[in-house]
Amino acid sequence: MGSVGKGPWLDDDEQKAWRSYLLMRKTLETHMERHLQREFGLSGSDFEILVNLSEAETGRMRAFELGQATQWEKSRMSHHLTRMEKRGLVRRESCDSRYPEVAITAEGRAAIEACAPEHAARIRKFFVDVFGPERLTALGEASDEVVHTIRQHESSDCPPEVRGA
Amino acid sequence: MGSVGKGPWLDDDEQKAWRSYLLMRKTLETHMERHLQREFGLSGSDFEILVNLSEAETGRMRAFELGQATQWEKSRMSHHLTRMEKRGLVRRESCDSRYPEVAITAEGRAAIEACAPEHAARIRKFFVDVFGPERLTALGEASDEVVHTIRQHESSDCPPEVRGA
DNA sequence: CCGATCTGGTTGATGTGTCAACCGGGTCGG
DNA sequence: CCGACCCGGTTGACACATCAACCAGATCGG
Repeated sequence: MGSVGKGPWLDDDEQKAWRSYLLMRKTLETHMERHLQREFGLSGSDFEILVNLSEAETGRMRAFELGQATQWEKSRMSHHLTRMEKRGLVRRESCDSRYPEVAITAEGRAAIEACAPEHAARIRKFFVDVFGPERLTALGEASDEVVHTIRQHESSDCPPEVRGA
Repeated sequence: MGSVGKGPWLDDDEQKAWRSYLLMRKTLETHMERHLQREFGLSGSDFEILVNLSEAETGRMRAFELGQATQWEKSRMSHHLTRMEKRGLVRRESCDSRYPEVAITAEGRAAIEACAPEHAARIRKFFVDVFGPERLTALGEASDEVVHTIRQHESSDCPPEVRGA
């Protein structure tokens, strides 16, 4: 309807861009996830964990670090590590009593090394190359700004908690 | 490692942009979804369905049309409509024998009208305004291209199916 | 020393998504 | 007319994510 700041509404162009973005997001995610699953039996979540572990010098990290890296809820992490452990991709090791570390297994490393090249090739083909360098850079920057804006917003009325008293 | 087209690998800039995108995607989605859920008791999925129904002239659509609009799997649609029906947001109506239509209820319409303005305002604040008009347009275009590229790829080796016999 | 609170982590219940199998009516080739 | 299959839709089993509750060690005020 109106144009500038008046109502909250998006004008047609804005709406169109937003919906295009939503569609890309879904299409890309579905495509990538299905590829990983069908060809290699890994979910996107599995992949995310394995990437992080395999990039660590030691092949082991605390669950907490993984949480920071992936931005997952701690309970999601715990549940998923349990499932991955059951499948032999990962191992929980209680090194210093509490705070167990999680280590990638040989099997886990084999799995990710098997799928990483094809996965990267797909990112290139369907995302990097389609955007091209300029738009890709612009997107990266804008993405960082969006994340920053949201974090700023959330830290400004969430952490105080209900300190209304 | 290598740079141009050789291996499938992404160079540092590309990797950085990709990861920024992934982080934005997750941050934005989480933020929007939580807002809807906490303030209005609607999931992102609920919202998507209700938007589509409320935009239809008649307030009713075939499940199939909803599927096209949302790009959901048919089983997901069926399950979710069942859940929404149970909550009174939506109603399945068998008009002409088979192929029942789904209609938005008064309650459903009230729900979406209640949350739409704030939802739109958030999209504006955290996405549209942060990108700004030029980058937003560029993203919209690139998104369409990505979707097109993926669809092209999928229609070129999927529909034939296992017609090997 | 004792309790309060914080923090990293686990657990169980529940809601949601996905896959594969199935159903019922059309349509088409024989 | 009959079977094959195509298609929109449903179902059930299972994988997964989220939430709230809980646990154990640490830290700190009294």
